[in-house]
Amino acid sequence: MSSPGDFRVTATDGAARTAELATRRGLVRTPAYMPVGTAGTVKSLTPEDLHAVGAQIILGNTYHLHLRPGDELVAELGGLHRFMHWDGPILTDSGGYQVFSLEGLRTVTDDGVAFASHIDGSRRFFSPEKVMEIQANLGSDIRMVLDECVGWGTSREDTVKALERTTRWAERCLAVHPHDGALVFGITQGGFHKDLREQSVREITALPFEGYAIGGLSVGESREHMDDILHHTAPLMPEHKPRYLMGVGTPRDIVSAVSAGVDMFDCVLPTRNARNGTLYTSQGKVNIKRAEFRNDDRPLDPACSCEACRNYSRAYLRHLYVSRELLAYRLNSVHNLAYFLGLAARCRQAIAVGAFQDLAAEIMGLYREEA
RNA sequence: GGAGGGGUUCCCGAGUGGCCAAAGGGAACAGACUGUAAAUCUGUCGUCGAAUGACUUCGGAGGUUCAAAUCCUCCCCCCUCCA
Repeated sequence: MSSPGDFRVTATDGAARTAELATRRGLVRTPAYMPVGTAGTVKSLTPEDLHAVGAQIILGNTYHLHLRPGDELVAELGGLHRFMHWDGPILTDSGGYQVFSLEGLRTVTDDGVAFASHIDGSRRFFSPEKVMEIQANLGSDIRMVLDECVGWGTSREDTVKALERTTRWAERCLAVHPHDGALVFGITQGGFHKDLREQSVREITALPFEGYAIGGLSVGESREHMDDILHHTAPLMPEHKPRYLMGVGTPRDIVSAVSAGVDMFDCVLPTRNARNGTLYTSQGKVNIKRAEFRNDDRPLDPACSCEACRNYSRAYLRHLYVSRELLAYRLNSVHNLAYFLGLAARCRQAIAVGAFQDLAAEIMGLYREEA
């Protein structure tokens, strides 16, 4: 019997490990890729589609769901799971990323973040306590503390401020956590300074969270900078707790992170790129709108068994995309998620049999030309 | 037969003497996208050239002018109305 928060490592291969994280809605096998469903939907897909491609857990977003339709409404309607008809675990991000992505629309103070809604300009104040309340209303199973995510190029001075605020906010989030069976994860920051990353890990991991995240990566830096910080930071984090790299990444980023001992990932790349025509295959990235596929009768990826690859040709997928047919978004998303979820599954399998290095080499080779 | 309107670069369409290889949109071609303000954005888009640039284009043929997609003449084609 396991209780929520239990994290059981079942095999290791170098620093890479495969494990099971218990949530109140079931186990999450790691390494786990988590599809992003910001607004209470993984865009263009139904929960049945998500199950079909092997999703274990998905994300929702505090900022976006608070604005629309409103977390109180979601609570009234029975919580996010019932509202969107997803019965697996949901992890909600705190709005910390919107501090970065909506930089021009917010003001950060020690007390919290004041946003001007990107929808109607109305002012919304997100304190650490408010963010926890919203996530409780949503009923998510893993909740993220409010953090201050700063972009590449932020001064050391501002990075320190953000780091220290993030620690204080983490304490405040824990203080109001209702202990309703949901897990709470802390988030480390520190930008691109190793000593600051060390400081942040020290401060955040001193607090009793069920998991620890690396935030503030993939915010405009080069892949080398990201890898450098990632491989410096991940080993500093507790071995017996899940490590979550937020917002990352490309297939090679994921494999690189797994090799550093990271357990969980989320990224909009597979779903966004699906809607923009870039598909991930066993042969690398494919831009399905390219003219070369106009009369290509082969499946997108013969090595893939997703609905799109089982039933349709490249020519048809190209036609759907070029014609802006709605089915393109669903089929492309189904495929890309199948690829990312399949990659995570392959990582778990490879680690279990001690063959992770081979898989890592394969993926690195496949995407070697990417920045 | 009469009156009027019109033919512009792949398409639609602006342009009525020089700032025009010609606005804008579409199509086409290529690229980007990392805790989703994204079914979004960027670039190319007459030929040659790395580029300054050179050359060929605005229904056809002539003409006026230093200079014509723009003005004149004739011709071809399309549309509307009248008989």
